[in-house]
This record gives sequence, C-alpha cells and structure tokens, in this order.
Amino acid sequence: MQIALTAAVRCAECPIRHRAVCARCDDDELSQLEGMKTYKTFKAGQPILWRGDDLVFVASVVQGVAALSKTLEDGRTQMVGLLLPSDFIGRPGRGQIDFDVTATTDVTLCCFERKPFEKLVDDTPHVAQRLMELALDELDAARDWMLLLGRKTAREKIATFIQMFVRRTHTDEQAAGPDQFNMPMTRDQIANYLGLTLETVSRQFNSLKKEGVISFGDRKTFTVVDMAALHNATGDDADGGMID
Amino acid sequence: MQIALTAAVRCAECPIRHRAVCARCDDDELSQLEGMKTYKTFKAGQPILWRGDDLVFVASVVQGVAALSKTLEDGRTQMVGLLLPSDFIGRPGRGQIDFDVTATTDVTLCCFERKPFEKLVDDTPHVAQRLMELALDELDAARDWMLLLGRKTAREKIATFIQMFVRRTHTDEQAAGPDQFNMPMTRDQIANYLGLTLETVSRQFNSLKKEGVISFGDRKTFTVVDMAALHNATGDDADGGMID
DNA sequence: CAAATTCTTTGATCCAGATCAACCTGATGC
DNA sequence: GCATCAGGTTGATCTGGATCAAAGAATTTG
Repeated sequence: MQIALTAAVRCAECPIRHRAVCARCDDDELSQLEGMKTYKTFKAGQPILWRGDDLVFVASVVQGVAALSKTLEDGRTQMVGLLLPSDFIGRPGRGQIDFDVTATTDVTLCCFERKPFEKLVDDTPHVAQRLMELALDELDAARDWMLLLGRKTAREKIATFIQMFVRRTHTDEQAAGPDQFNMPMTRDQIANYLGLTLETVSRQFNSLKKEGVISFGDRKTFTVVDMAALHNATGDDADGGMID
Repeated sequence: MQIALTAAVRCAECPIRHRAVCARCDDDELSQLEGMKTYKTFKAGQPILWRGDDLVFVASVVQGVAALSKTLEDGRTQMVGLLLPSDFIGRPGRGQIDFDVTATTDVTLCCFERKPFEKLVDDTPHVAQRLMELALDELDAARDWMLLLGRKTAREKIATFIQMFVRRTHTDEQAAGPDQFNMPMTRDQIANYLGLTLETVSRQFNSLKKEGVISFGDRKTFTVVDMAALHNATGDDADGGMID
C-alpha cells in the first residue's frame, strides 16, 4: 500500500492524471495515441470485463470505482483489487485477464486500443519501466491484502480499509474536508473486499463510530475523527509498511 | 497460479533453470554476469532478508524453499509468497522489500550483484520483458491466494495448497513417482501460508488421507491418490483459472 | 406522495476453526 | 541405549464472525 500518490501530471488532453500510463505526461508520449482514445461509461453494477475476455482495450479509470473480483464454483466471491481514478487496466504482454472487472459505482474509462498501446510500450523504455513499477506497486498492495485477509480481525480489516481509502482519496479534488471523504461502496461491496459479511461490516463501522474514531453524517460521507486511534486499530506497526 | 512451468533452459554454467532471470538461457544474456555470481546457502529457519533491507543482491533459488512473510504488530504472521527452485528475488527499480524472506528448508541461492544485474536489464529489452511477465505471474498468484485467504474453507485451502504444490513440483528431477512428492514444509509453515493454525492443518491433512484422496508413508512423502477428488475439494471451477 | 426497491442496522443463534492441553513419534545427540 | 526435543496428532472447549431473521432508513419509480 502506497501512501504517496505518484507525482503524475495532468495530461493536457485528458481530465485525468494518467498515473499508470505515464508518470510524465508532460513528455507527451500519450500524444502518440491521440485519436485512438475513446471514453466509455458503465453504470454501477455493470460488468466491464469477464474473466477470460480478450483485452482489446487498455484503460485508465477517469471517474468512479471499479473492482477486480474472483469467484468460486459455488458463487462465493472475493474482490482482489480496487480501481480508483488514475488506476489502469491492462498489462503489456497480457491479452487476457483471470478475474472479472465490474463497475462498483458509475465509471468512466479512458480507453486505448491495445495494439498501438503495446507498440508505444515497446518503443518507449521509460513507459515500459513505469508500467513495471506499477505492477510492482500492485503486487505490494496485493501482499498487504493477503496479510489482512489471512490474519486480521474484522475490526482491523475495517480500520485498514478506511485508512487505505482515505490515503488513496484525500488529495483528490472531491475531498470535502481534512479527513472527510466519500464512501462510494455499499456494505456488501466492502464485505467482498475484506473477506467478511455485510452484517459484520455494518457492526464494525458502527462500533468505530460509537467509540468516536470515525463519524458519519450522510451515510455516504465519513470523517475520520481520530486518525491515531484508527491507525491503532489496524494492527499494523508504526509506519504501516510504506516503502515510498 | 500457473500450471505450466516456463520452458526455461538450463543455464550452461549453473545447476538451475533461470526461470526468472532468463527464459532463454541459451541466448546467454546471463553470461555477461559470469564472475559476479556467488552461491549462498542458508539453514532452515534462517532469515535471508529483513523487511526494509537494501537489496544488494538479486538471486535465483537453486535448491530448497524460502518464504516471503509479513508480520503484524503483535506477532501474527502471514506468508505472502513461496520461493521454490527457479524463483527469483529482486525486481528492477526496487532497492528495498516490504516483507521478510526466510529459509523454509535449507536453501541455496545463486546471487548476482544488483548493479550489474540492473544494467543487464536496462540493456536487454527481452530480459526486462521477461521480468515484467514474471511480476505479472506473481500478481496472478497473489490474487488467487487472496481468494483462498478470504473465502475458502480450511479443507479447500489444504486441497488448493496440495494441488499448487504438486503442479509446481512434479516435473522436477526429485519427483519420485507419478503424483508422489516431497513436502518440505512443517504443519506450522503451511498454516502460516494458508491463514490457519497448525492443528487445523493437521486435521485436514488427516481427513483427506482418511477419505483416500491422498496418502502418506513417511511424514514427508505424500501421494495424491485421487487427483479428481483433490481438485473437487479446492472449490475452484473446472479449469482452475489458468491463463497460460 | 405513496409504493417499491435497495441498503443498512440490529438481534438471536450457530458453527468452523481457534485455543488450550495432553500425548505420541521419530530424529539427534551423548 | 536413553534423553532430549522438534514436530505431529488428537481431544475438549471456546469464540469471532457467519447465518438467519426482521425491522428501519434512503432512494427511486410511477
């Protein structure tokens, strides 16, 4: 889990920091792909990609939240990744994916055809390098999540989730206050991300609220009242394991 | 989780397939690093790297098993990766790691200094590409494990673990029979990998044995008697989600 | 605005797996 | 050979979260 958002620069043509595609949008690599860019939108709940689909497009999330998830034979599912604005779908050399991608909220994607994108990657070493960096970030995040799923209590899972979400969110434009943030996911979706049930998620949220660690007015708007207490509840040690 | 072992070729100089460093050892990229290569061995239980350590070396596992693990403040730990022979430690651009690496059995590593290795990566596009591929394989494996940790029952976890282990192992030289294999990990280590306790691991192993799915003579030697039943017990659907 | 629908909360009960506690078994050393 | 010790098994009990159930909000629809 990374604290710092990458120092990505806003692409001149695009209402989004292309965190994944390009950490230095000012270098204009992506301009080579201008004209091949299309926006697609998906309604909350809609599938974006199914497991096994051919990846015709790669895409940046412009707005909204999407989720990567895996399902067992009998229907139990587990989210294995969250895609927030600036996150990227698609990797060089991978024409298929092994998970479903679903719109968690209404989502806008900025899509590029796979072919020219791969050519760009091949021709531009530092873009390739940047994509490697991002894959490794995802790997780190996945491993943090493995620790959470394997060993944390329900309370610790919720606290970790809130902390992660605030960190990924609170520099964004839509941040309404210091540690206030919008929670665009339902209890059920959060449960799927944390390996819990929705009832347990609800109970733990309310217990953190009762203890004055967080508070929420509107059901979608949270404030972290006591950041230190929240961190304490995560079970992580002091620095939270951040590398960069 | 990948079924197929990569078609890596044995390096002329090295008693190991350099699965990670080089899928085409016959192209001799690694020969550029000859002379910088050192072997290091670690006794079972010994730490290899601590979280936060600077990575002076990158390394291939030649023999034995090592584990990546993460620890909570109060000592609970979770393995977040297994390193079997031919697996690789160290990524281009990452000078530090965010987990501990420990020898699970006695381990031999083939180490290269980080600096010349990174230069090799920079100068050799298809090695860089290969490393990206491997990072993505690890990411896939991590996500499979997230599903396991978050949603599978103890029985399903054990069955999945055995299946994974057989698949990663049974083409190796040391494989004694068709589906017979050596289990170099203790119940405790397996528990740490699966997010269980050692007692539960023991009970589930014995219950699978009682049902005739597996059998074991020596405590370290297992045979999968009924592969179909084993797969059935994993909770995964038919093809197990393999991409390549 | 009422009705329908989708989320959320809250309570009661249950159970898979953790925890606690012996005891067993095989390997290593002296 | 016996002692020690690290791992493994097996049983009894406990408990965190799941499951089942029902009753509130909020939001959407007509």
